[in-house]
Amino acid sequence: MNKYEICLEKPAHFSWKECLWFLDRGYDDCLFTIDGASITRLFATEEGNLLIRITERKEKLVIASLGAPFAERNANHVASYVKDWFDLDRALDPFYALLEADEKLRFLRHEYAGLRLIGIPDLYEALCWSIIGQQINLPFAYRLKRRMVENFGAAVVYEGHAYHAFPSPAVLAQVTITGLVPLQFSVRKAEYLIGLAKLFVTNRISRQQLLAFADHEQMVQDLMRIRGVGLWTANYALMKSLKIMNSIPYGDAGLNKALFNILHFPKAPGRERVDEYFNAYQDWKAYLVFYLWRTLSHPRPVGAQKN
DNA sequence: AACCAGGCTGCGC
DNA sequence: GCGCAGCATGGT
Repeated sequence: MNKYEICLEKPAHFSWKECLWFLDRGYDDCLFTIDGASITRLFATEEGNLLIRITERKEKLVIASLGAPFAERNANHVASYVKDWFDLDRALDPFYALLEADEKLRFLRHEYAGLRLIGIPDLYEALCWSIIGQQINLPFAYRLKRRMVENFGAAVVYEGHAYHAFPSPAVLAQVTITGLVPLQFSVRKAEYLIGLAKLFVTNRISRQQLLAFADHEQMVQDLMRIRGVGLWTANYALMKSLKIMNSIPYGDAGLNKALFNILHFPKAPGRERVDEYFNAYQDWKAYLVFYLWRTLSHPRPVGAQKN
């Protein structure tokens, strides 16, 4: 049977529109293309490149292969990736109940109803991205990522448009500092990224190994042994990749800004101050962070350029 | 034109 | 254990 499509059931409290809006909120992400109500991205699999397009069809999300039909193994991989990416398997009711009880944040539930915690399912990619984004503004971070991806990742051209996949640790482990510096990475960041790739190549870090830890605090400690990974990065990766619901990227500039805007926190609140508020959101802390980030993006002015 | 960006390391105390 | 310079460059 030739299978060109995979169908996933949409869960309750899910809005494709909200999720796409977040992904298309004004930054130049090189790993997918959004066109109206569909999103297209490339997977580099062991059997070769796989270009897929996800659209909404009634109560389902449809993942279509734009090349050959899905091999069974690819179908499974892509389906679980997409579920993970858009956090489809989570029932949001408890989170919405918590928001409803919070007078100051209740609006999040209504403004962004159906928004899911958009993830970065690949742990390696998530860690790279968080290292790239350290201490620089997001437009520049996306540019650095694009340069890395275009230089070292797989690419295919489909209907005149190029699609890219994030390079594997094996490829990046071979890159040298002098290979990254011309792309405007700092020497320090280049060291972090190459070192990280080597840790993945030698299997010193893996999602499975992290999940074996009993609690979130131990995962953070384990990740922080990696050079270039501090408290912020560890929590960011746990939140975006492993969907550890109690992870909070303490000190995050965006989180701080949102807490200042909405709750009138100090501009740089300490960890204790943040914990104090987030305490009520046990098991949904990462979701709250994500929804707070969402408040920082606003609709693009009509006619604004988008690349 | 400073000052901050979805921070971290390494050093000095 | 705590504070601080340095990192590289773009936005505002």
